[in-house]
Parts: sequence; structure tokens; C-alpha cells
Amino acid sequence: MSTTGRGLHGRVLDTLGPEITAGEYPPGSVLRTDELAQRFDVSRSVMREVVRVLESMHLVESRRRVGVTVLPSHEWNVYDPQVIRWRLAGADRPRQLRSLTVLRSAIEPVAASLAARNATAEQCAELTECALGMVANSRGHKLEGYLFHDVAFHRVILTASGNEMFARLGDVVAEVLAGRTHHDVMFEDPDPAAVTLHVQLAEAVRARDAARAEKLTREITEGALQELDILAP
Amino acid sequence: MSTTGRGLHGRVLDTLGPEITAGEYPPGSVLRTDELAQRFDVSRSVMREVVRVLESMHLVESRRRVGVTVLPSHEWNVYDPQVIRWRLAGADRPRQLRSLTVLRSAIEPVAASLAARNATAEQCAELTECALGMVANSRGHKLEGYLFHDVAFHRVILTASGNEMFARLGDVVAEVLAGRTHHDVMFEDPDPAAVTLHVQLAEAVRARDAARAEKLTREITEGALQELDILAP
DNA sequence: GTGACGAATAAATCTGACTTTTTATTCCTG
DNA sequence: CAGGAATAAAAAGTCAGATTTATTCGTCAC
Repeated sequence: MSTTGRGLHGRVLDTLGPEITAGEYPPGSVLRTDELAQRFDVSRSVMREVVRVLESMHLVESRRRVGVTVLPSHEWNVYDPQVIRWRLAGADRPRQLRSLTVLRSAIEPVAASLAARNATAEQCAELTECALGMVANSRGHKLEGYLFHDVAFHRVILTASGNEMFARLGDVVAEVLAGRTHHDVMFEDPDPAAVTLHVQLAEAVRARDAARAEKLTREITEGALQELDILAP
Repeated sequence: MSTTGRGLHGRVLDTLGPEITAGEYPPGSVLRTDELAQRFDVSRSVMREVVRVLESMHLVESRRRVGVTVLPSHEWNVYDPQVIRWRLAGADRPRQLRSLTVLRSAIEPVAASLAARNATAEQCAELTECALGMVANSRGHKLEGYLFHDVAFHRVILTASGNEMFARLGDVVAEVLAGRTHHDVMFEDPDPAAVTLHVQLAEAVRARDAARAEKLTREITEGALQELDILAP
């Protein structure tokens, strides 16, 4: 599941990254590569590679004579999947989940509308298959099976939109849905209304009905917002 | 304007990154660290740092014994501001601009709706100030002045939404607007209708009229889509 | 033809020395 | 005492060489 797992530098990153995104070092804190290298028992070269990556994520800034300065959170590359994962694993997970759900509510309706125009026959088939999988797992506490098909469904929609920016949000949606199932809400079977909406959405896309696809998706995302007690815009 | 300018490794990145995002190395191409270090006349350490950063952007994958493999474009972190800038500077700039404009059309209406609820008095003031600036620069080929206020306007909206994911798209919107002014369309003064919409949007936000703010923004982004000959969803 | 073993190879890592830049301090001068 | 220039120090930046490790590919036996 972890992306950077391999390599010495990846292991250091998996420790230091979450620490920073968790806010353990307040903005403006100064870290020194030498100390960090000593702490993690790696060479300075490896530590410098780690710092470079953190720098490319705008989590820190490295300046000569000063050290490695932690940047305020509004500078962070919050779209970096790695950063998203680190933050979802940390303390402000609820806040993060809300932000991402609002993002979904903006993106997915438009993506669905585009998918209704651009989806291939194969993608339409995948969509109905996923919807059927959701139906099949919607009762009897088969949450994992339901999640699997739910994630696949939304991934197909985003990909079928034909917009690469949308397509790349597949991982984000997957994280949000997984988070919802595993931690926050949904102790029992999913809302039957939501399942129905997915089935209808698959139909709408197959029928090339962009307006209907958009409207149905809006209902789905509004449901997601309500689950988190967010007022629908 | 460049972010990575400082340091030897930054200069190498500014050459190699654009080359990769421009598709000069087809997916699956293998680069070797040693050769690259030789080519750029830097040490392997520097080259390794560069490769690590490219790897964190999912532009390449580094595996032992194999080398540095270029990944297909659907793997890239297309939300990384650096990657966006590289791609906008490259050959498929038009395609990139379209993707980003569609993204804007999804995000900004929702952001405006939220801004109408959450904007502070100060942000409302900034908004009207920007709108006035746009009006003042809307005639007489004062394109740079117009662009400046246009960018500031949309930045305030995104920030005032209170959603950090939206706020971080300020740079993207800035790039898109700048690209439109400097290269593609808009040879003469901006559309007066667009200017009016911005003024009205500032008013709507100040009046806390979320629905109106959303609708007005939708009209603005639809205009942007039409300029690029994209059918409005 | 399949499987296992081993050698070659290229990246990954470590080490330690040297360089450069930036900041702070000191000291000289007005 | 104040201002500014020279100086020192600190930390990142750079480099080259030695070592380690994992993967691939060829060979050989079964």
C-alpha cells in the first residue's frame, strides 16, 4: 500500500513526512540535516535526498547557514497523494476528510457529465458491473466488498471524463471512501438510496444523458457531505 | 518566478523536468544516473537528488539494476505546480490549458458559493477593489493591469472559500489566466460582459448570496470554456 | 523445458573531505 | 557612541571513491 516503502530514503520519509504534516514541528521550526541524519542513523546523502523531496512538496525550505525550515501548512502541496495520505493518517484527519469531500462535490458532478459524453462502451459496461457489485454487497455487513466496487465505480467515472486532472483524483476519492468505511461513519449497511443512485448513474451514462448524470452525482456527493454534517452548497 | 532556481540540483531539474513532461523520452525509456550526471556535468549525488524529486512527482521510477524509467503520463502528479508549469511551457500547452480550464469550471462555482458564506469583511473589500481594478483596466489595451486584478480576484475567491484544497488552486488559476493573456486568445480588450460579471460577483459575495455567486461564477467559467471552443457541460 | 545456481551489472548507500553562501560578531573608524 | 567593513563561523551544497545490495541474465543440471 505504501508507495515509497523501498529504499532507505523511503523509510526515513515515511517517518519524517507524517511528523511534519501532523504539525509536530510548528511552522518556522528549523531542522538540521546533520542532526536528522544522526537521528535516523543514515548518511547525510540519504538525508539530503529526503529533504529534497520534502522541499518539492513545499513542506520545508532548505537555506544555507540557516537549516531546513518547516513551512506553514498553507504552502504545502496538498494535492500530492503522499501528503494526502500522511495527513489522513494523522490527527487532523476529520478536517482533511471534510476538505476532500467538498472537493469531490465540486469535481464529480462535472466529471460525470463529461463521462456521459465521452465514456466508451467498455467503460459503460464496467460502470454497470460496479453498480451491480455495489447492489450485491449492500446488505449483510459486506462493507469491504461494497467499498471495493464503490471505489472502482468512481474511478471509472473520473477516468471516463477524459480529463486528466479529474482522472488523477481517483486515488483521492479512493482514500476518502476508504476512510469513511474504516473509521468515521457507516457502522452498518450503506444507505439504499445511495446504491440506487449509483445504479441510475450508470444507466444515465450509458444513455449519454449528461444532465441527468450530473444531477444524480450531485445527489450522491450531497449525501456524502451530509454524512459529515456539512451543509450542502 | 522560478521556484527551484537556487542550487545546482535546481538547474538540472529545470532542464530535465521539462524534457520529460514534454515527452522527449517515451514511457518506459531508461535513463542512467551516471550518464545524466556526466551530461549535466554534476556529481552523482546531485543527480540522485534530482531523480528523487522526479520520482516523488511520479515522473520516473528508479529501480536497482534497471535504471531510471520514465513513467507514462497518466501516472504523473499533474497537480504539482512545478509539473503544471513545465507542461504549460512545453508543446502540449493547449491541451493542458483546456484540462485546467475545465477544472476551473468545476471548482470555482462551488468555491464562490462557499466564499459568499465565509468571506470576511476584509476579503469582501479586497474583492470589490479587484473588480474595480478590472474595470479601470478593461479598455485601452491595458492587458497586464487587467490580468493582475483578474488573478487577484480569483485568488481571493478561492482563499475566502475556507477550503484549503480550493485555496491551493490559486496558482493554477493564475497560470491559466496568464497563459490566456500572453499567448492564446485575447488580442484586444477583454469582454465587457466578463468584467460586469466580476463586479456582480463581488456584490453577491458581499451580500452573502451564495446561490447568485455560484451562478455568476458559472457564467464566468463558461465564458472561459467558450474562448477555448469547449462545449459548456 | 524447467528449475536452480552464480556471475555480471548498475543503482543504492556510506564516508569524509572540500566549497560556498549566508549570517552574526567583532573591530575599526568617524 | 554609531555605523560600516572585515572576519569568523555555521550549515547546506558539492564531489569522488569505496562498498553494498538487488536484479537480471546466462548457464548448467535435472
